[in-house]
Amino acid sequence: MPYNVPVEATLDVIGGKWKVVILCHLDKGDKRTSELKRLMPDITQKMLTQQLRELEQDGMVKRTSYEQVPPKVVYSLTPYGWSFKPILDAMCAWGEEHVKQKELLHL
Amino acid sequence: MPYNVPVEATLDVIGGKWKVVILCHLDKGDKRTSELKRLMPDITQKMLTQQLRELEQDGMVKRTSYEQVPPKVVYSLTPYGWSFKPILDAMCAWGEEHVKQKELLHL
DNA sequence: CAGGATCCTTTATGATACTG
DNA sequence: CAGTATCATAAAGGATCCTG
Repeated sequence: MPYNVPVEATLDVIGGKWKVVILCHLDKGDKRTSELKRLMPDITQKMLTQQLRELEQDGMVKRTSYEQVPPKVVYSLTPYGWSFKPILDAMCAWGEEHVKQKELLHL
Repeated sequence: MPYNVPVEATLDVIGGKWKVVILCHLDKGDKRTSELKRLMPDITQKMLTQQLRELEQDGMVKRTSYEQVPPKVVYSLTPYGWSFKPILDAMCAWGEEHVKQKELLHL
């Protein structure tokens, strides 16, 4: 079904509990699976893979597998993913402000 | 539980299928409940109210009720909600581009 | 007109065990 | 190390009926 407003297309891509967080980590540098796992202690292996696959399908993330044992897989942003970086930065900055506001209210 | 990254605070506020869409409509002008319903044909009454309540609790949206019969309720962005507008605009713009990209691929 | 309350279905996410 | 498969659960969303 078509979108009523274009922003819904954006939401489709970044919807999901972890996608934006993943993108935030990747925009600071490529990451191996295990690094992402360490950066996101609360994510399960399953969800990490799943969200990465969906980001890959949406052209945001590139998966590079090095054929070796033990396996090594590196995830990075695609140019298309990089086009989202201004929004990521804005969301991060806004989140920091939001946290500060909340802390003030609870004093 | 605390956030691992501040952007999670942002996600908490705009998470939910309709919140960003609602904010996008409100940033173009205050809206009555029935107007929002018309702008979002696929949302149910319950979800509309629910998402608005949560946005209200997060300080993003203000609800103004005019005591009259039949009832009239107007929703508007708070100053705090307005602080989110740059992100909304960016998300909208990115969504439009994303839709164009997809259309190109399907030709 | 706006929205509360209830019940129900669908998705999303999580826990766990297993594999090359 | 990275990932799949299965099962289970929680959370989100939807349908419907009712009210001032």
